[in-house]
Amino acid sequence: MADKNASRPSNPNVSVDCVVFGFDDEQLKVLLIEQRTSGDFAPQLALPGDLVLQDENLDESATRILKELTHLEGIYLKQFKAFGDPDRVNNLKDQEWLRTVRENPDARVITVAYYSLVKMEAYRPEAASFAGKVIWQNVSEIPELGFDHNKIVNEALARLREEFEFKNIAFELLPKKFTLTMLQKLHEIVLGVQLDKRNFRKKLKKSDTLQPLDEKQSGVDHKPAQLFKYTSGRK
Amino acid sequence: MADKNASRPSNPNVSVDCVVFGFDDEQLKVLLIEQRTSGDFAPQLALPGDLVLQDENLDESATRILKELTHLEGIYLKQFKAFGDPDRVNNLKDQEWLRTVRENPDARVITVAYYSLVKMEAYRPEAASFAGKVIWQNVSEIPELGFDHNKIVNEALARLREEFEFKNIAFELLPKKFTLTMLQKLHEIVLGVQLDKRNFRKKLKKSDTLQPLDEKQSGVDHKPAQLFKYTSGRK
DNA sequence: ATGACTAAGTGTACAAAATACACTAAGATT
DNA sequence: AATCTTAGTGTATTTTGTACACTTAGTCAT
Repeated sequence: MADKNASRPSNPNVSVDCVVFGFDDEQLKVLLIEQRTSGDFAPQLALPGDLVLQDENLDESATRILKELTHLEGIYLKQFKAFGDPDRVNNLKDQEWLRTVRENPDARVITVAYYSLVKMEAYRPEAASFAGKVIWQNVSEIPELGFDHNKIVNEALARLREEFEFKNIAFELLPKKFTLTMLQKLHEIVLGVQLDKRNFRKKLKKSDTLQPLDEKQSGVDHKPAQLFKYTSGRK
Repeated sequence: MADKNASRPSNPNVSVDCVVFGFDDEQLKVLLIEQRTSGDFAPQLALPGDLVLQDENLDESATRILKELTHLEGIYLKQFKAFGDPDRVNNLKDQEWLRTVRENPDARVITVAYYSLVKMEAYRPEAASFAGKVIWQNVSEIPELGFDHNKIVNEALARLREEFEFKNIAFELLPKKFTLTMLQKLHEIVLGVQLDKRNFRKKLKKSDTLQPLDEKQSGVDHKPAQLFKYTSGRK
């Protein structure tokens, strides 16, 4: 039957998966959810993702799904790649999981992947009732994930780094208010290098993308830093 | 009925569309095909694209479809974005065309877009029997295309320019052998600027991405230029 | 064969950007 | 008042980018 259909157009399931990177002044993490099948399989970890609905566009879908699964909202998600290997769902556990939650478990699943970057403290995810739990996993210690999600995470990470190296600025991917030290730390974490404080700031000044706020850092036991926001421009 | 399905998972058609840019030492063009419906509509232009088959991955699909529609082969196609607005097929002519050639004309169509850049002389497209004809259209004079293909072309062009500006090198998107002047011309066409010959070459030298061949340009009525290829590395 | 034509190929001086580097300032805590 | 902690700032050097003009190798016409 697979053979008979091989040269026919597919009517695949289409899903979105979200790679949400979080940083906490120390490490870069990824948001994962625990999947429990109705069968006997041990729970496994995977990216938050689900099928696209009939009347929503892809961006809306990503936003909705992330919210439904983790209660995270107000996060800018950037589409970065579609993954569509015919056998990207290729083990029993994954198939069982699809059977548990999806309509056409036998059709292939093409997924459109999004990534984002958030400050962990500002976004405390909670698992949806049906989604096991939600965890922040260190990017350097990611276990085997369901589907092809390890591949998706790796490509997202590569894209994130490119974004930082070339555009040189974290742009949409940050909370509203931040200090320059936080911003620098973030670049260091993402790029995996040490940066010079003065040079980093010099570059920021010229790039003209930051605006100082009338507000200072609070709750620290030392000289409070100036808070900044991005100058509007991008969506 | 659309309402009833609004919050159901969609089983969309999934297609790929190819934005093939061509350059001819003068202008940047895009490869378009003419679509004829079985109805009374005038033919319209669109990107070469079609539905993904059951057992092929997205890259394979793009390669196959481009070949089927235009007989172009051996071209590196780079996936750059999925387009999935629910109403991206939103006029009668497009719907009629889908009805003519597709299985599930009423389902939405999510498309995965690819782009490429080729030297026009090296690739002479011929229309498939069922595909009206194939034309190279100047990018500065693109008429209204079917579906959301104008949007797709614009985003592809933006991506192409980014690629040239940041990576600074045309990489996979070129024929095997070329002269430095050709390469420079290409950069000038894509970026829409004039470049200095000596500076351009100096940069190339440092970037270390080119290898001189044992071969010189032929068929010109002046001093023949050295031919180069890219040093392997990328796929 | 000579001269004229055409694009190839090459170097240097100047400007701009990136890097390396260390001390003073402001607030909090005792 | 003294101490602790992170914020905040400038200059000298190196690297990279830019502006600019002449000589060379081949073809074509006489």
